[in-house]
Amino acid sequence: MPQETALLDELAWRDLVFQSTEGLAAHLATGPITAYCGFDPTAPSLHVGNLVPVMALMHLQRAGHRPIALVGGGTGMIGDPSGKKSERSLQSLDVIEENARLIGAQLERFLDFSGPHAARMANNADWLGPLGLLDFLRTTGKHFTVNYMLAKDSVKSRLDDGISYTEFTYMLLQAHDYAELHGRLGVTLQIGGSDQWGNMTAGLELIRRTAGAEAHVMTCPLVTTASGQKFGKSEAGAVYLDAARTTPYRFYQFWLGADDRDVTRWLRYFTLLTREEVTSLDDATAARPEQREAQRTLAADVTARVHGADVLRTVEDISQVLFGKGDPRDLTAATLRAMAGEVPFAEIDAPSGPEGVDALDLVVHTGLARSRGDAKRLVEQGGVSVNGQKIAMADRMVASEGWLADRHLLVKKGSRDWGLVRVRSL
RNA sequence: GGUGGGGUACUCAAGUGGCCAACGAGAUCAGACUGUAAAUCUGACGGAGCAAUCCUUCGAAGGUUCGAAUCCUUCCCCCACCA
Repeated sequence: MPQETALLDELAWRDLVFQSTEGLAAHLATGPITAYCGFDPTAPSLHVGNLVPVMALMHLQRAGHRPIALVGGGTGMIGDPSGKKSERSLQSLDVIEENARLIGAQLERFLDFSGPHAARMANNADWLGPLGLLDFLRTTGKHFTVNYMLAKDSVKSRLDDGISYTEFTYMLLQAHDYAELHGRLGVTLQIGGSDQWGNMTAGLELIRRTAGAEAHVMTCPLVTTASGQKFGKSEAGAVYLDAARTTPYRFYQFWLGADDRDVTRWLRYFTLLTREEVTSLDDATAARPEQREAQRTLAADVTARVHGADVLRTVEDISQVLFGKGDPRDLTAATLRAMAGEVPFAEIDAPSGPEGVDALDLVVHTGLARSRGDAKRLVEQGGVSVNGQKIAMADRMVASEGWLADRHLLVKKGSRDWGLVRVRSL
């Protein structure tokens, strides 16, 4: 099988292609091409949903093409209406700049910046910033009719509720980006999420008109979950790549908790495992679902890529301790201290002795409950354990002889939320 | 500018003087069952509180009333049609 067909075949098998322009296969066959994908700095961190097009770039690079990760320092100042039901408020320039820096650093971890098909980073603030309005209107703007722009979904769907001139213009900026990258770096393929199709094809239009050249676009599907929830949301909110926003432990647990029905798709989306490996994990899920081998592999693979092998080892160990069969009283002080960085941790003051500490305080201080009233409801419903023992309202004081090594207490809310408390001597 | 409709808790959505912290649904959380899965059933679900009870909310501000999400006044915002 020729290599370029192999790439598309691989992407198709992974379900990474939602839509693409005709003739993409033939174009890939012309030799190494340069492809880009843009990410607007709307948040200080990428989240797991952003990973899909990133993986597509990785596959492209592995197949011998050159990927460019573009940070939208300029477009982020405008706001993409695609997929948005209402106008967004503008973010301040320093926030955008800081976000762009953080997101750029995250993207760099996925691509290889050395060798013959080295990846590169770009920021559209570099050319959109100095671009003058009159210049823009005479060059890019002149190539688009309002009629064409109104026909785009991103605009059409907002005609009732309203869309500002600013957001209306967004697609032209993205088109401008593509044309700019086409001219500067010979980019001939843009990758993006499926909601980007309209903006991306506007770029094709511009390149055709200004350079008379052929270019392509490809969109990735929106990741869905079998149970209809929004992908990438956990109880605690979005799952971010930034360890300060989503601890590596939570990140790992997010993948480990994948629905059986989702796990095979997610393995194909988010790992580089081969077909044979994925098939064998599918078999494992069918034969021994309770072992969760596919989920374990998925979680380990993605966590290692995002947070590194050492961090993966730590969170695997912690998961083993928390969900294994072991008795919490056997945990060493060192293990507990390592855990403190990954699960919600608090230090409280309490006297040693028979009266001990109030389980309600443990739940509140670790943030597992909002207030004592909330904590009480949880305890009444049987949702709280301390050091492996279920707690009742009437019997909720934990005397100091029941504490774990080095004055720690391990709190569990529900079936999988943990917190750790260390008592300071009073 | 005119006319009509509308703004209720995380979301959708009832409620048109007291029985309203506000029907119902979804989301969320907990329990049972399980496999750290799903489905199902049960419970919780404005805030503070071990409880009594207190505090804040129905676009905003005033007012009427013993009492207002519900009535009146002004203002703000959204939608539809007309100009």
